[in-house]
Amino acid sequence: MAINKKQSFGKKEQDLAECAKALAHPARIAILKVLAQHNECICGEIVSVLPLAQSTVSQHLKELKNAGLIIGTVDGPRSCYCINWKAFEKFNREFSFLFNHLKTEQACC
Amino acid sequence: MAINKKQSFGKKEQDLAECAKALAHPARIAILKVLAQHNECICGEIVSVLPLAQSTVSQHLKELKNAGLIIGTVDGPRSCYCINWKAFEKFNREFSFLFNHLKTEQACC
DNA sequence: ATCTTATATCGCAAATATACGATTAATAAA
DNA sequence: TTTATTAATCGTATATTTGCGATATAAGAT
Repeated sequence: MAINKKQSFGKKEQDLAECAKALAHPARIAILKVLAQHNECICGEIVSVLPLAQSTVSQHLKELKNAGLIIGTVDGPRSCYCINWKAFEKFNREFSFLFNHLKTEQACC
Repeated sequence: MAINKKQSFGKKEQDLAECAKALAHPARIAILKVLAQHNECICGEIVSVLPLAQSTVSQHLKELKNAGLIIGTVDGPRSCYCINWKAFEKFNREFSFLFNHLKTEQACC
């Protein structure tokens, strides 16, 4: 893999892929599910619910945060995460926009 | 990474993550975009449009096909791909379902 | 000041993904 | 039958992800 080929695609494609990558692990889906159901900040609870070590969960949280899908704030000795709904809506919008062309009738297959 | 931890999550989480993984590369987003715009089967055209070798494109097509997002049929010496809109709609549905809880008001962050 | 609790980060090992050239397979064209 | 053409697969190198234990950090409790 000589060079990073990802750079040679459009920004929209890259952003969408980036976002999808953050969703591309069941642990991260599970984290988002927990956050969505609570709709308020939790932290160690996620660790206790998932079948993963604390350090691994922390890493997954970091990835979701880097992708902008969740927001994290520090609250004393503990951290507080919640879903960034705006980012999700944006993802949905971009995603639909990209594929909502001509999907009326199938010409083949 | 001792064991495959992905197995220890629910089927829905796994399926969603699997689908997201297929979307987690700009090349595959670009392929889907081309297919969506044409709405008819093309094949070598994809290779000529993307900045990647033929074998690499073929690999990406295979992944999209395995994830069920596209359908491929053989047509003589050439292959013919198109988007599986049903799979996309299912993905959208599952995705929304998972996160459309309580997103009315934000309690934190 | 020391201890406890909650999280993040580091370093490493194993697993996967990405990319390509070379080769194969399968059909059409000569 | 030989020769192109099109696309899939194989082998391989490199990059990235996943996961954990150990350690660091930061604040509250004693």
